Formats: sequence, C-alpha cells, structure tokens
Amino acid sequence: MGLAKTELFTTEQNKLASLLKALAHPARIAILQHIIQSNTCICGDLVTEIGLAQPTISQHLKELKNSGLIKGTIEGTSVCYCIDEQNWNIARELINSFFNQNSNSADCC
Amino acid sequence: MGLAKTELFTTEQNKLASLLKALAHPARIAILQHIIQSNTCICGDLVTEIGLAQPTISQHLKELKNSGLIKGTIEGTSVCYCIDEQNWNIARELINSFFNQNSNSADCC
DNA sequence: TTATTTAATCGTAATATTGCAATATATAAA
DNA sequence: TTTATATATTGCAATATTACGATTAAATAA
Repeated sequence: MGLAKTELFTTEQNKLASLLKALAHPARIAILQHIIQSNTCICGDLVTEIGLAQPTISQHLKELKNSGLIKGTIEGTSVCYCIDEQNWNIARELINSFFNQNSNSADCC
Repeated sequence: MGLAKTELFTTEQNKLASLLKALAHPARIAILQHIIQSNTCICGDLVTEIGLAQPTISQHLKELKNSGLIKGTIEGTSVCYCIDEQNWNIARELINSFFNQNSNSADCC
C-alpha cells in the first residue's frame, strides 16, 4: 500500500511517529543543528551551508514548520527561521517519556 | 530522486536520522510499547494485538532488529523478541543529546 | 517603473515505504 | 514420516519521499 494504517493506532502513537518522521532525515537534522548553533536565526544560508538545492531546502523547512519544531518570520526578502521553543520542549518530553517507559526487563532473551 | 544524499552529512547526522527513521512509524512504536509493557518477552501475539497482517508485522520487526533496538531469539516454533537494553540506552542518549544542544536562543523570531 | 534578491511552489523523475497474498522455512507434535 | 504451527521471505501494487529544474511571488533597490 504505502499508506500507514493510522486508524489501528492511538492518537499518541500516531503523533509520536509523525514527530519522529519529521526528524528522520539527515538534512532536517542538519538544518535544526544549524538553526540551534547560530545565535541569530539562520535564513537562506542553509542552502550554501548544506549542499542541497534551494527548493529541496525549502521543502525540508516546510516539513519542519508543519511539525511545529521551527517557525519562520519574513524579514525583508529573506525568511528567518528559529526553533519553536515551546513545541521543541513538548517534542523532547514526548520522546523522553517514550524512552523512559520502564521495561521490567528481566533480560529474558 | 527519492534517495537521501547521505554524503552531504556527517556520520552522526546520518546515524541519528537512521535511528529516528526506524522509530518513525506507528506500528513500530506500538510494537516497541508491547514488548516493553509485557514483562516477559513478547512472541507472536503482536499480530493479534496490532491489527496488521503477519508479513507486515514481520517486516516491521526486521527493521527494528536492523536498527539494533530489539533482538529476537528462537524459542521452539516461535520467536521471542525483547528490547536490546544496551542499544536502547545508546539510542536514548543520542536523541537526548540532540535535544539538549543548548540553543543560545534569544528568541529572535 | 524595472531590475534584483530571496524564498515558495509546481511539475516530475527516481527511489523508498507500506501492506499483504502466496509461498517458503523451520521446529514441534502426532 | 506426516501434520500442524509459527515466522520469514518473495513479489507486487499503492502510495510517499526526496531531489531539483523551472517558474512564481514578494519585497527591496535602482
């Protein structure tokens, strides 16, 4: 099919998977790291910093924006992207609590 | 293209993205939660617990195994899957440190 | 106004993912 | 051995993703 059967899963499972999907590409990881590391918001320099074409970067930025992890504000002819701190923290918590479900792991295997 | 340009990114960026990709599907989230929540290792019940066909579950299990997050041992005719605690912790740390890069965020947007 | 600059969108090709029926494999039971 | 049970693999259809050239849109500069 190619289509995830979202109706089989809980809203939380779908939400977590969707968030992880937004992060699951090296270009988007790189973009987020660039945004985080530059004190001021990075704008179009991403295209030169990362070696991908401008439409490709723009597409990845759109996905990150849709996920809520970043937000962009128009600044003259360019656009200024930065982390959406609130959603970033929500995402962190969501992933954290997934990883910290305590497995009463008797290491049975 | 449909092919990620891995050569543009660092090994760490690719590794993190690859790990996140393994997690980025509700079925695989659900499978991991089932494995964690059952005190003993879960075996074949996943097919009935989650509503997907047996080959589909098998495929998702394979991906999780490839990512290193779970391991399976043959137990008679069935296979017993459980979390690979060591790799699980490595994954947790990798994702954690990604989220905890301190943004010197002057909240510029 | 007409460039120029910057980013978004459109269209499309190449590839990947998801899901499952059919089949294969492997172990256990009869 | 034959049969039953459990899981893996194969092959394929439907859909999604990635990447980019061409174009568009929007703001600024000349």
